[in-house]
Amino acid sequence: MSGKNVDFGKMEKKWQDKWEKAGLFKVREDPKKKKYYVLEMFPYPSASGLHMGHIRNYSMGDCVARYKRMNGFNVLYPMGYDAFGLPAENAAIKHKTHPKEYTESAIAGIKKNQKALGLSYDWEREIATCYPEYYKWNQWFFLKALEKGLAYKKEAPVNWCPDCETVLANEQVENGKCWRCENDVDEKMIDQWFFRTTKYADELLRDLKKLEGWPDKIRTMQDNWIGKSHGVDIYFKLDGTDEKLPTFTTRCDTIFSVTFLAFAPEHPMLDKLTRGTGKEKEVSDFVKKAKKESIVDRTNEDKEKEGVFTGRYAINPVNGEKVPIYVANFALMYGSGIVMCDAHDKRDFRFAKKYDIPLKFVISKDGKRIDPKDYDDAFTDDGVLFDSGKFNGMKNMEALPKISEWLEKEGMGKRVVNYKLRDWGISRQRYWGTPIPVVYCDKCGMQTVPEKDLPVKLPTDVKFTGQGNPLKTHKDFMKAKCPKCGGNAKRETDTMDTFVDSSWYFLRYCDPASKNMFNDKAVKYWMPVDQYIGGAEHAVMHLLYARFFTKVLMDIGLVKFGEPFEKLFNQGIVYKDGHKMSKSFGNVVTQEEMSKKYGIDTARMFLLFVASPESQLEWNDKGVQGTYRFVNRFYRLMCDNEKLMGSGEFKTESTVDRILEAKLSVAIENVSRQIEGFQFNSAISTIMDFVNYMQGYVKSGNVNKNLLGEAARTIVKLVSPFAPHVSEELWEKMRMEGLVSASKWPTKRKVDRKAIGMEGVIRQLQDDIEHVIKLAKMKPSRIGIVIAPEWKYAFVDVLKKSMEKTRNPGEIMKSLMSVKEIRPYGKDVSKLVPFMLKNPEKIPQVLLGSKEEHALLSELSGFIGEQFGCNVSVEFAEKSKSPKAAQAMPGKPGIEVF
RNA sequence: GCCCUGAUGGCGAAAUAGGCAGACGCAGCGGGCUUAAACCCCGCAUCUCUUCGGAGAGUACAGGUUCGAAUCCUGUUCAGGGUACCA
Repeated sequence: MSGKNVDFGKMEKKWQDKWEKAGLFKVREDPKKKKYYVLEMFPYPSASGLHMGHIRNYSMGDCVARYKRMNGFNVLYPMGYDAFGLPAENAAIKHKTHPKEYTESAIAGIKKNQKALGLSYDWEREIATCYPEYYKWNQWFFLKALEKGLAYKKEAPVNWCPDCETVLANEQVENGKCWRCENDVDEKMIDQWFFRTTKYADELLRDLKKLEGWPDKIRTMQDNWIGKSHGVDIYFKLDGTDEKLPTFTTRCDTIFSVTFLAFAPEHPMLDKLTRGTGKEKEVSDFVKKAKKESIVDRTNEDKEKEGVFTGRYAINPVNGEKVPIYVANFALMYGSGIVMCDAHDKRDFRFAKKYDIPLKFVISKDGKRIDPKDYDDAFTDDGVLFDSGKFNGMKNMEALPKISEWLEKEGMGKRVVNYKLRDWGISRQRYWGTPIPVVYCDKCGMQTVPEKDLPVKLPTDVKFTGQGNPLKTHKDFMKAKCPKCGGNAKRETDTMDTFVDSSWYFLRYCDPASKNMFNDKAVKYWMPVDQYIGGAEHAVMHLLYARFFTKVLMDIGLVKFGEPFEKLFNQGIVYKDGHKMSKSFGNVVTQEEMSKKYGIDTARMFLLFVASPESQLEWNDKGVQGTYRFVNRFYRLMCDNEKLMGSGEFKTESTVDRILEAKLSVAIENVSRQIEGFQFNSAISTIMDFVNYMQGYVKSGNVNKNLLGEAARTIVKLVSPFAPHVSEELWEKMRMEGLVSASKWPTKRKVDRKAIGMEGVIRQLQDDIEHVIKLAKMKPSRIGIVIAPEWKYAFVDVLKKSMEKTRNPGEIMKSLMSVKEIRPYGKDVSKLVPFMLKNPEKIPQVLLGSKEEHALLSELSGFIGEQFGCNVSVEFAEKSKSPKAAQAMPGKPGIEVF
């Protein structure tokens, strides 16, 4: 076999053209065919093009799409671009280009790469979110949401850089400083648009249970993100007034131990609270400082907790105790924004120690009184209550529901359900996004843009100074007519979060030219997405927003399903040198590099082979060699090999043929199952293993041409979802009609398990013979093999027979123990029987020391002899006359060489 | 901090459902082919000890459940993702 590597570049273009000419991947709704919608998360078009992470993602989707297509499904497999967003705007400022130009050239670059990958997309369905035909429907949806009360405006904080006079994204703030000018970033409250996701909190939570095709971890993360908790708003009274201070807690069992309250720095009541206490300045200074810290820092258990006394007190309703009110950095605007604090929480405890606030316990292990003075840290275990009025002596977790009931009955509080989930702020004070379709009239106030005037187009002739939102200085854009009075109005300059774009794009693919948001008929046929594939970094936000959109659309009556993605797969991230592969780390391995060196099939196959799809992948340049070698070897083995061209009906007669056929059946079964289960790495291992075996079989000389032909055609089909170009080339070389991509996936067939067992026996025997030859230090002229019955054989034999009669382990044990070979192994047998009963398929088909083995080896003696170039005789005997063979170890045949 | 995930040879990893740990590859070693090298082909390969028959240990660490644990449970350490304006 020649060692020359194949030029894959040529065949890639050739087959991509043929696929396109045949229109193989274009799809239409066909009610007669079963549909399958496979979708990869669409990429953000970045100028750095595609790297190995993308290729990994698309190789998976393409593999599934091709597999399903070959299995007779009508497969929708589209591609598009998430084209709005911050990086395009940053690039525009930095390189003095326009975000549109940047984005379009990035899309062109990526598309070129994707085409070169040979992905089986229906390119006629391509979309990009930055065009009015697409974003018009973001605006339309916004108006619908507004109509339904699902969109609203409220004040919310943004990061404000006073020097750049610009709102900064969280990403652009580094340690409280602006990334560009490195000046301090302020928090500024401005009016912003929100979607009322909280209205769907319960539904989003409830339907998670239905998403059985989603990884558990994603469901758990979403569950926690929504964060439903049952608790009580306890009405502390502001001392000296009748004002109620609702403090939300899930731990009302500790109500009797409260010694202070903590307000969130963001709490709207703070100004009023401190007025006239002389603490105004101290508090407002602290609030300013606290707001600058990130939430992560503020809630970090190990970081120093800080706060100041507000000068006011509150009255605990259960015991009338007067407790001081603090403002503290660890209190967040979650629930009511007021936290009741006690010695049973670590943060509270440490805070109190620091500021000399008294503490008391109400829970101990056994209900005996304990004192915080004797403790260095909070007591957070469950236990028994004391000093808690009528609840003394109860276990705290049992008392909890009773206390909340009591609080509500006495009017001291109200049981409430709380969610961590917040409404979705969609306003961005930026240019490169969907304009929010409202205007502000001096007379009539805020007015929505009428549906007929949509889309509100994003102007392209804008100037980027790096300061502020360029829309604000665009006179023509700003000038608008009030739809109500016809007078002058100003346009809203906020644009939408790009997550709005990606929340419904999967509907648009069903008919990208639709005159509506989407085509009902097409959506009815294709949706929901059967298999969604994308990075785990989108576990919560994108996936939750897309679910929210779907639910809103269902409530409006536009779709008939509540969940967009039937099955979800989260692939792991590709790393290199300890970082995520990305341009900013300078560790990108590009597609061009790979395909130039190895060809695109190798690149695709390697990315699927090298790690399990869900685990993160540490890039290593060396590993790809192995896959490259395999693709070459595979190609050469199949190519122009007359032995593999048998096209007639095959008959398997000899044992070696039986084994090859059985291995082929196993390969079909395994590869199919592994693709369905997203175990692409194992599927490729299976293929490699089989090809290795096949190569050995071809070399052994004595081949069954028709069987080999069948095996070759089958394995080319199995390889085609992974390495489509090479497979097409081989399909043609094998003189097969049509395209392998359009062929039918091999059908599963019954596996000859016994033949599989034989293979193991043969391999073991060959090893053993080699060992003996080595020991004997001679070239044998004859090999004698002696098989002695062994207890395990007897065990299986008797077990099989008695299992036909009974399933009772006791009875089976009895018949086993009556056999003298088995009796000494009673302990092992008693363990094995229940296992074998539970897993009958695991009972060995061929066991060393069995009559089957004897028969098999007799049959194969010629074949084995050929391997060693001498005669082989096989004998089955209780005790061999040959002294050497008599020494045979249990479970191993005795071998003699002459 | 909180939520989620992961940790298996020199390396990437595999192991349906708790049942022979290390399949399939990389790097390495030995041999063949070759004037030579590359390519290719055939072997060997978890570690430690060994009288070369084999014996013992072993899936991040410490425990537990089980006849049996990489797999289930508890705790610890380390690493990664998300944390609401990166997408």
